[in-house]
Amino acid sequence: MSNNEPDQRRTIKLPVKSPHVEDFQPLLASFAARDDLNEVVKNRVAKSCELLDAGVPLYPNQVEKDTDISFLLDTYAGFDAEALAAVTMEFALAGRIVSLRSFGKITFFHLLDQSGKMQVCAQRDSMGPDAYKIFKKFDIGDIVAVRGPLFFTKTGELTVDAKAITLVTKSIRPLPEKYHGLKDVEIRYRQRYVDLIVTPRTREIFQMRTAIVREFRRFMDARDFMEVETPMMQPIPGGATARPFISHHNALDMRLYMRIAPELYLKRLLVGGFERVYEINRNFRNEGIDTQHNPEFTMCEFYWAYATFENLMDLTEELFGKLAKTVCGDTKITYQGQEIDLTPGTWARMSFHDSLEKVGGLSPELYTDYEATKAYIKTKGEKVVEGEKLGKLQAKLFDLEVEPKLIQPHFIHSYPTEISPLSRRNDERPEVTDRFELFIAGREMANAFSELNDPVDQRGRFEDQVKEKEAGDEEAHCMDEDYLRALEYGMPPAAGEGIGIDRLVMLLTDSASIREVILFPLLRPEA
RNA sequence: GGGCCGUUAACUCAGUCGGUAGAGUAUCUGCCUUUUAAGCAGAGAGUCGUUGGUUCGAGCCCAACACGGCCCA
Repeated sequence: MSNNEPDQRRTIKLPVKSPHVEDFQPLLASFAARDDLNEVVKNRVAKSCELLDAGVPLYPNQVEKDTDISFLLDTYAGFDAEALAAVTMEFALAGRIVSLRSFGKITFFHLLDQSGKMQVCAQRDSMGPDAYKIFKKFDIGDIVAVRGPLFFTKTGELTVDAKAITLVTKSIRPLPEKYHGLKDVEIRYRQRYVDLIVTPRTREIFQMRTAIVREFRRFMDARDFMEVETPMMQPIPGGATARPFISHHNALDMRLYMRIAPELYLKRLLVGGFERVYEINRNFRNEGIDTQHNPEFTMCEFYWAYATFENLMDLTEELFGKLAKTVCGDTKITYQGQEIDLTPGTWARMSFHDSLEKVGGLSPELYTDYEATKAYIKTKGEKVVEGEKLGKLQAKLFDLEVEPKLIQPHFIHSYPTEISPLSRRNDERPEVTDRFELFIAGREMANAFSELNDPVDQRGRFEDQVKEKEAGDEEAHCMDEDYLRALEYGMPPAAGEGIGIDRLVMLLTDSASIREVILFPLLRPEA
């Protein structure tokens, strides 16, 4: 009990005399401890004290709110002045003050609620001098409730003539600058709440994201797909080639992995007799972070019994067309300055080998020759791991020379069997699978295939993967005996697909970075 | 993992050749009842990311580190 620092008990002074100053000392001390205490904060706390002195609660519970701003704008903005004057009824709205223009006895401000932004006019003679005096202590950032009738200002803006303004929530921290807004992307991601307040485009992107997911569900539901939830913590991570996050269950003293894909569980449901299932949920992959990868990301995977990968191509075109139409209003969209036509029925379909040749400009003599392919990849600065099979090298060739060029929608199908351990072999050409990946804007948007339901073939593929894992490929699949047991009971022929929701949202919102479409992207801890 | 760029007031940004830290917004004071990036007059506000180094003297030059961005792997 020594070394008490006397400075910590020192009172932080405020530009106000009030018995409430004492109440705010812990708050002020926490600001000071974070080196965050500035003049604006002190002024706002001082105003808080003055409001309390006047008997105004800072965080009241009951709020009168009977309408949304968008409703008022949609309904009345088109009225002429005479018609509006006949609307004498008062409306009660609530939201955040996002701008203030004061002229002394009259003040204009904009109120932001979830639905939109609207001007309010606070006049001393309309509210009464006492209420107006209290109102003058409110700041940009405060949440208030407003009641009053509507009118048009001289410039024709639909405005609420406030009869009463009630403080709902006092804001202690200042918002970013009104004109330039919040530009610092680090703060935008770390303090997304601030970004959402001050950046209309951010609000719009996440509203669009919600609309996309909602429409996606509607689309699947309308086709009798059943939404299910399967484990996100799995004893054996499977269904994709990726490194997992590792966790531990204490009571069972058991290692668990955050799932890298739901695939193997969803296919167990096909065995169980559910013929059309889908899941929209998070996957976790322990990999690097860049403009297209976040460690946790959202996928929709769906499985359709008695269908083939060709049915999925049609379904996918229809789905994307529908989503673009719903969210962007058109099946032709612009992504990062490029026109992209998502109109169903127009998408290119090309085999993997053809794409190497026709899009990548690579000769079959090259990409079917192991040494030549390896040498080519090395000249491009890509690493080649010893013992990698030709299929894997071809996939690297594809990534280098083909993928970036696939701007318009392309289904690339017939992937090498070696790199498709869960896909059904093609009946005529067993060295390739009935699989496609969808590329738009130079990026993989979906991965789909007719499912491998032969337990003997699947066991062999797993064994090959295990060999690769033992040879050092950390992304290779694990053996999953329970999954094989399920296949041994019999899984109907089926087609399954995974669509990356984040990338889809990026495409439809014209976002360059995945962090723009994830509310709270993973960042290193603040310094 | 590598390269390049950034980090200065709450926010957006200047900061010349190394010589006592600047603007706009926001805040505070005064005036102002139709503004909307309101206006006018005045005031206050800074650990120049961190730690070292060079120097008589560092926001600026050098090194390391932290966080972020872009590109490459």
